[in-house]
Amino acid sequence: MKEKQPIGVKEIARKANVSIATVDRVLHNRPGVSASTKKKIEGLIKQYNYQPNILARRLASKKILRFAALIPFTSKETDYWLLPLEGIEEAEEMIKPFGVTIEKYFFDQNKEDTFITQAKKVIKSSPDGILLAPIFVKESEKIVAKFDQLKIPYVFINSDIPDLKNLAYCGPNLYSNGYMGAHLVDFFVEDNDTVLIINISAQADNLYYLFKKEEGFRDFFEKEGKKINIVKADIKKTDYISIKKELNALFKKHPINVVFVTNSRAFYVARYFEEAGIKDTMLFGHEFIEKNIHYLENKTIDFLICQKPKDQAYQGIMALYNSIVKDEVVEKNNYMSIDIITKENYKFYKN
Amino acid sequence: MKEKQPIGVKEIARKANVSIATVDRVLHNRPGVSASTKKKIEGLIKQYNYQPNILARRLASKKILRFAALIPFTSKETDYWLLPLEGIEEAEEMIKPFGVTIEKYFFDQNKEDTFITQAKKVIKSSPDGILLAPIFVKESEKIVAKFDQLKIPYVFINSDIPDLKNLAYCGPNLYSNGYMGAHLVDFFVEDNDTVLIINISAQADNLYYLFKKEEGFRDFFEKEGKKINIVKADIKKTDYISIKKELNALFKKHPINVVFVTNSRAFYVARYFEEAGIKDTMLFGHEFIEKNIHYLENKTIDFLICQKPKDQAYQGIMALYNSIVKDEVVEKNNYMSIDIITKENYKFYKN
DNA sequence: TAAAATCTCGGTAACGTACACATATAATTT
DNA sequence: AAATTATATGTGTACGTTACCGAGATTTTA
Repeated sequence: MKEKQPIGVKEIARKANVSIATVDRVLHNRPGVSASTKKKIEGLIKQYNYQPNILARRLASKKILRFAALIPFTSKETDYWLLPLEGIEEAEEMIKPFGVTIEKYFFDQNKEDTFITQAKKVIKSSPDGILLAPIFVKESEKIVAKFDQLKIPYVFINSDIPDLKNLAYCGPNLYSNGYMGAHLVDFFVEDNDTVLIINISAQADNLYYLFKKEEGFRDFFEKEGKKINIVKADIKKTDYISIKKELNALFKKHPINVVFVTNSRAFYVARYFEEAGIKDTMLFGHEFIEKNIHYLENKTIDFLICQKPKDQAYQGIMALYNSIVKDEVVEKNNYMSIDIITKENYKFYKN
Repeated sequence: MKEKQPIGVKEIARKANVSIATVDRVLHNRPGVSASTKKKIEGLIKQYNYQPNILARRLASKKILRFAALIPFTSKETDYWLLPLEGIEEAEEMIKPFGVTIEKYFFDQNKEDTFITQAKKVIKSSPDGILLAPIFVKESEKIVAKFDQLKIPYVFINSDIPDLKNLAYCGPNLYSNGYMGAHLVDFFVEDNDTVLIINISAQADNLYYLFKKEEGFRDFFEKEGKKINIVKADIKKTDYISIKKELNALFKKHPINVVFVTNSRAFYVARYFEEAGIKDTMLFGHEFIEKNIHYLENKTIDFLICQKPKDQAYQGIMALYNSIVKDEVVEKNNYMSIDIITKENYKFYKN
């Protein structure tokens, strides 16, 4: 098939013996076109595979699109959320020439009410599309119901709530993430070794997500029929002193060979390892953040499993863009790659 | 600082008491502007941080940009080059609305003369930018000299030739890649174990690149002071029968614990493992291609190291775009992330 | 010193689409 | 039948930039 040069509204109009305004009407299916001419024009559009020129389209429609992003702010505890923010800004840079702006709203990932407050601000600004991290399950469900009602498309990043009408989800498949982690751990354990799984999170909702990871982790060993001892600890006080106390107790009680931390807080455990002089226990963590990298470099942390936090946000914004601006159908579930980071490849890692 | 709404040529012109045509002249530093007004306008442009509207720019300049891509075609031996091709097409999709087209030229990665022939075609088409995989070092140097002369910007993917005037390189850092591979292998070997490194390539030039990987690999163990035996084999006949023969000899001669294949041909070794009933030897390979994945799935291959072949091409094209269309300064060396692929995470891997 | 050449610069028609407004025809009401 | 309303279609301008054409002003040439 010949790659004909793209055809425009003008040409379509000429072929249909109508004005470009009429063609424009059917393109945006606005009223005011008779059924017959509408059909004729639609036929032409199909036949010549008319592709609107996005350049001209965005240029002509002076209306600028506004997206809103609703994510946690970067806390002192972990700078994880810096990365999604970067992804948002990168995407913004990309689509700015198309007349899209992104307003950012931040909340405290340990306080539900800040989420609600900020979400209300988002609604008040009535954006054309929303990107959010539904950290708090119940609250998020309530908020997106409002989005549905206002017919504002929204995409989730970081964690998913199933069965909602979100345009897309860009983030990890938590179960697979845990399963993968187990596979990695499996290379280094023998029968009857002890693996300690640690969920460090102050937030009950957050724990819900971590449990999914844990489930994947456990299922691997179940399926493989390997007999290892899994010890599990949920640490809900996220300051170092508390964590240290718990770890002390755990290490006294169990002969631990491997520690698997389910979120970005592995650096706390690494610090403990250093202070306690623990050397032979392998440490697995998650997320490519500065504090973890530090311990990866000095070999206290052996592996980090990472899921492109930056890319999640980038792709989330692009999903909004592709759907709203380009009118494309977007994939609902965009699972990020599950990346294994070591001392040797972290320098090249792109979040 | 306030995010002022973007300012346009018209506004600049008004402020400078000149016409937009004059502003346009200094923007593209075309002749016909007096030194004084030129200076004045340049001042305004800086002061107001004028950012041209790419939409309008590309729309108004009816001239469409043409890029050329020069890569190997997908051979029966390995479908590796399908991935860069996909990356090119994805990038094309992205920048098509900006009036950019990409013509693809394919050559046989085992035949220098096909490279030359196709490169000449590229030159004849006088594109505005070129993406190429400089598989053949000498020939590539000759060709890009011609590009330099014609002032056509070009970027390398897949492998780099240092000290040339390429706009950018998007691809692996081969040395680090090997170093990383060694680190991964290191987790599974003990002192006095034997590691077999295999370079499978018919092409001398190609071998040159593989040697860099090998160098990184060896350096890791040297630096770590671990005493393992490294056996090396360069296999230049790339059909299975020949490879099998060589492997037979190697396995008879050495007590091999780990096999490390330096390029995408690990599936050949995997096939040999299956046929020879070898189970306890670990197998490391490179590249996320179908044939390798097959053996990854059935656990004959343990790890694949991968460097985003698709993304290399995507980013390569985008580098051309950013430089030529957006007039941005682009990073010269874009090293891809070094990804570790296992049976559990390959399903989520994005090339 | 007139004519020619050059050097600055302004005016303006595109590019493909969106949309407000105008117009023409048909259907309905008074 | 005239007036009103609804329906169908066309006209024209704008979006921000490019690039061509040509007008004055200035300098060079004969």
